[in-house]
Amino acid sequence: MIRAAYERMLAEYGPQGWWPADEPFEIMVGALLVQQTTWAAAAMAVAALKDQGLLRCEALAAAPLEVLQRSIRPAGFFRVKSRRLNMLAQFVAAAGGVRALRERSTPRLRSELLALEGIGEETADAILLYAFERAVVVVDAYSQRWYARMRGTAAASVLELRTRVAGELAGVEELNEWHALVVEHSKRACRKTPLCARCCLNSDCQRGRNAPAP
DNA sequence: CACCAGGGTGGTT
DNA sequence: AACCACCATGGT
Repeated sequence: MIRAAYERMLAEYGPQGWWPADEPFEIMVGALLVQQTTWAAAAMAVAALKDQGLLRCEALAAAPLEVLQRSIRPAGFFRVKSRRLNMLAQFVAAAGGVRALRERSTPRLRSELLALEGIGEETADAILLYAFERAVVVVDAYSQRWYARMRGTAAASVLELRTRVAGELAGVEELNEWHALVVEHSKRACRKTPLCARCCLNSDCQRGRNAPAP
């Protein structure tokens, strides 16, 4: 069921090619900045940081909050995000850089990321998947609605959805595309009506893509 | 004008 | 465990 919908989204939208960045640390920074904002806004903030030479963890860790805030303002929440970026960079620098982090086990890395302020489950898993290429299922609010609508039931728990996805999709490549495709699909689907004509890609759904909206 | 975007945190019931 | 206000800018 999940795999069928995945294949359909892939056929319809094409490979998304996440994450758009030059290096892992840039992905970590972007993952924090994109929280509760658009990628377009986050990308501007990332580019501004890059222009200032702040995409190296030592530089970012030492940068004054005011400098960071000026760069990341378009991404919103610039006061909290500047502090959190600073701490994230301090963590990476203290660990000996991304190269050293890459040696860590996925469970350890995950718990260390979760211990940082401003990094919850979704951001931690996104970093693990996209920056460290670990086969992790990234569950967000979109995918929970996506799954609920597909089955026509109430929202599933994060754990259940994670288990389901892991049972039907495998490997970094597919899990990478799955999360990206769900986000892309959600941009096109109507959020206001629980089941409109474009919310469900499952062929079994009574209100399929070509059905009239309720 | 209202609503929301590739969330997280802290507080209240 | 489920809800809430808050964080803040920019686009529709």
